[in-house]
Amino acid sequence: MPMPKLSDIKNWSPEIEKAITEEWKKAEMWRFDSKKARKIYSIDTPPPYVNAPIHMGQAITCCYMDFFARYRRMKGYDVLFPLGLDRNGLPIEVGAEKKYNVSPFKITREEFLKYCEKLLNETSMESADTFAKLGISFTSYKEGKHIGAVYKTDSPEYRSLTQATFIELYKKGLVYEASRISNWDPKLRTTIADSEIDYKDIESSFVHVRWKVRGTGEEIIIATTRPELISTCSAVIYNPEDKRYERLSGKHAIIPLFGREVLIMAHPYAKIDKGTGLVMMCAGGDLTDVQFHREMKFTPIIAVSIDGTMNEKAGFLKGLKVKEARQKIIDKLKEEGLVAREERIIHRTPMSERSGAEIEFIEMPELYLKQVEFKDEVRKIAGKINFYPEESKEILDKWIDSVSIDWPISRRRFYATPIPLWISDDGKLTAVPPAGDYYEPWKKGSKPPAGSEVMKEGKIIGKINDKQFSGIKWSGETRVFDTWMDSSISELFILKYNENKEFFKKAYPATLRPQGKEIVRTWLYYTLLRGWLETKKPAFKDVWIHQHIVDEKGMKMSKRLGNVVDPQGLLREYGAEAIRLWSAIEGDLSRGDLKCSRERIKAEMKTLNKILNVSRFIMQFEKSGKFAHDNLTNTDRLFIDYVNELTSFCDESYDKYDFYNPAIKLRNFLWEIFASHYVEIVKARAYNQEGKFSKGESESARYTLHYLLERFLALIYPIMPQITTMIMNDKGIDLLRAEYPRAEKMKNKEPLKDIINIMTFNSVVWKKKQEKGISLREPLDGIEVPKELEKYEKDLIACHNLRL
RNA sequence: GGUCCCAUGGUCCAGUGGUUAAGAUGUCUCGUUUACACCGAGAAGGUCGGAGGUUCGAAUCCUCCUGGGACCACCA
Repeated sequence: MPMPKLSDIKNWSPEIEKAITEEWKKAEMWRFDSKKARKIYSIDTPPPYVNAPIHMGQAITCCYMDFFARYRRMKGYDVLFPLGLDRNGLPIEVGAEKKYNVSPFKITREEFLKYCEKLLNETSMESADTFAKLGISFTSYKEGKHIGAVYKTDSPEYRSLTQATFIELYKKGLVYEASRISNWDPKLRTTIADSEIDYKDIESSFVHVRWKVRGTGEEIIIATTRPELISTCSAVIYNPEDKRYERLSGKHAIIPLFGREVLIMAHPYAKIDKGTGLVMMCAGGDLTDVQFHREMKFTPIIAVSIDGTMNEKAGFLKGLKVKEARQKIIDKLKEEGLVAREERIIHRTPMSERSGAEIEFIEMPELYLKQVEFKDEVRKIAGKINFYPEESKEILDKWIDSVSIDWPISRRRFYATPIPLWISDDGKLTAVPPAGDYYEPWKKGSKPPAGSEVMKEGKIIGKINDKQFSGIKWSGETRVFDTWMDSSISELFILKYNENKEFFKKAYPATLRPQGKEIVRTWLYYTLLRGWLETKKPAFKDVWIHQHIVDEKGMKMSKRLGNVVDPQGLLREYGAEAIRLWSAIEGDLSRGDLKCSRERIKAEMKTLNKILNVSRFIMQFEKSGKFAHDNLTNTDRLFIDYVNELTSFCDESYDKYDFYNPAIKLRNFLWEIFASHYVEIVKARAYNQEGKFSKGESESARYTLHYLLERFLALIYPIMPQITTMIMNDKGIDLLRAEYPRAEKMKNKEPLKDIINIMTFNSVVWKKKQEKGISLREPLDGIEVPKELEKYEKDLIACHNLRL
C-alpha cells in the first residue's frame, strides 16, 4: 500500500495508520549494518513475555524507547534497537498446564516441554504485531542471524550463551552448592515459586504448651501454631528487651513428650507481645526459623519428608500427614495436661495456588553464584553509569547494600535453560562441558560430551576421557536456571558476545538500558553483576528508569482488580499517533506514574487534525526558494527565531531522555503560536489578493509558513512518526532518514517576548470586534498598534483591517 | 514491619523561598472569520492532602499524620 496523501484524507484515523505501519513492518528499513556503523547507539529493550497480550505499560514504555531510537537516528547514530521475546519460565508452564489440561508431574518431561512449545507457537508473534501497529522502529521484525534480529530467550542460541557464561563462572569456582529453603508443595511433590503461593487467612490453633526448665523445674509456657514440629526444636528464645525471661538465659528447657533439652537464649526474632514472648525455634516452621539456624550454625532437624508426612524425627507422629500430626500431638499434649490454653487465631498461611495444599518449607541443595564478595565492584561500576532520572540510582544502591546472601541460581522447573553439568554416581565429581553448544543433560541417556572437564570441590582435576574417570557413570543435571540467569545477559546477547568479537568490542558497553523501577533489584542489578563478571566494565552507558502506567484512579493495573486497559482497543479506536502523543504530553514517565485516561487520549486526536489542517492550508502555497534570514520580514524572522530556539531546547531535552517538556512546548507552539497567531497574521500577506504587499513580502510569508511547518514536523517526528512522515512525504522530504534540524543563529534574543505581545494585542482586537458585534474582517477604527510592536505594524494592520 | 517515591481547580500537569499559582483537558456562555465545529472568543472553577515548625516571607525547607504506589521482609 502506498503512503496516504494529505489531499486524500479529511481526518486522521487508525485506518490511515494501518497502511503506514504495515508498510514499515515489511520494509525492514532500520536494519543495522555492523560494518558501516560508526556511532553505535544500542538499546537493551526489555523482552515482553509472549504468553500474555501486550499490556498498556509495555505499550507506552515501548513508545518512549521508540522516541529515543528515532531521535538518535536523526542525530546520526546507527541505532541497534532489537525486539526480544521472553519465552522462558513459569508462566509458560502454567499456561500450558491450563490450556491443555496437563501436569508436568503426570507426563514425561519431554512431553510437557512439547506442550510448552505448542503454546508458544500459537501465541508468539502477536506481541510483535502490536508493536508494529504502535509504529515502533525495531531494527528488525524478522528472526535470523543478523544483528538486531528478533530474538527469543528460549532459542538454543540464547540458552547456549546462558550456559557458556555459566560454564566459565563454574570453572572459576564462583558457583557452589548449598542448602536452600524451598516452598514445597506436598501434594504436587514439587518446589513451587514464590509467585505461585497464595496467602490465605486461615483459622488455626495457637497452642500454649507447658514446658519445664531443667534443674529448677520451673514451668514456662510457649505458644505455637506448629506443635507437630516440637521435636525438631533447637532453641527457645525471648526478646533481649524482655525483662520477664532474663533470668532464664543460658538455662535449658525440656521438650515436652520428647524430653530433649534445648538452650534458652535472647534473640531479637522474638517479639515481646506475641504469644507468651517465648518462641520455640524449629526447622522448617517458616523462613525465619531457617535464617535463625543459619545464623546460629545449628543443624536443622527436618521432621517433614518430601511427601508431606512426618518422618522418624517426629517420633510417634511418624507416617502421619502434617495436619493429622498436628491434631494428634495436640490431643496427646492435652491428655498429659501439657496444654495451658488453646487459642483460635487467624493465621496467614501459605497455600499452593494450584493444589491448594499448605506449603512446607524444606531445605534442598541448590547452586549459588557468588555475589556478596563483588558488592563493592558492582557499586563502583554503577557509579560510572548515567541514571535518568538521577534519583533512581538510589533504588539500586539500596539494594546492593542489602544483598547479604549469594544468588541461588538453580530451580527445579522445566521450561527454562538446563544447567549444563553431569554428576558422577558418587556425587563427588562434576563434568563440565566446553562452552558454546546447547546442552540438555536431563535427557535420557545424555553423556558428558568429549572435551568436558572434570571438577572436584571447585577445582579442575582432569578431562572426561582420562583413564581415571573411565569407569564412572555420569548422570545429567535435572535442574534448570533461574530465568534471571538468562535475562541478565541480554545486553551481551544483543551485542553478539562470544559470537562476533570484533563487533562486541566496538559496541560494548550497551548505550541504554530502559526498564521499570520494580525490576531494578533483579534485571538491572543482575545484569551489572554478570556484565562485570564477564567484562569488568559497566554494562551500560545510560540507564533510564520508568514508573508505571496506572488506571484512572491511580491504582496499579492488575487482572485481579479488573482495571486493565487493553492497548489493542485503544489502538483500534484512537490509533498509535494519539496514544504516543498522549504518553508524551501526559507527564514524564521517569518521574511519576501515568494515569491512563481514554478521554485524554481521545482529546489528542484533535491535535492530529489540527496538524492536518494547518498543513493543508500551507500546502496551497508554493514554497518559494531560499530566503536569507536578513531578507525576511520582521514578523517572519521573529517566528523563525522562536522555532530555532525550540530546536535547541528539544535537542537538549531529548538528549537527556526528556520528551515531556518538548512535547508540551511543541504542542503549545502548534496551537497557540503557529496556528492561532502566526497563520492569522500572515494570511493576508500570503494570499496578497489585494496587492497590499510587495512580491517579496508575500513570498517571505509563504517561505516562512513552510519553514515553520517543516521544522515543527521534524521536531515532533520522534513522538509522532506517522503523521509527520506522511505530510513531509507530500512535500517531497523523507523524514524517516532526515537529520535533526540544525538550530540557526537568532536575530531576536528573546523571540517569545515579542510573540506574547503580539498575541496579547491580537486578543484585544478580537475581543473588541466581538463586543462591537462586527465580523473579524470588517475594518476597525481607533486602535493603534503599540510602540513595541512597530516592527510588525504592517502585518497587524492588514490582519485586523485597522483603519488609522 | 523496613526502605523509597508521589499528593497543586472535575481530570492531567508546571511551578524547588519573593507581588494576583502558569497551562492543558473537561464544563458553561457567546460567535461563525477564503486550513480546521476535532473551530474561534470569553467565563466559572484552587483554604496547593492535613497539622505543626523554620523564615520578614512557604505550594516550595523541616517534623508528624493521612491517602496512593514500588520493592523487600514477616506474621512463633
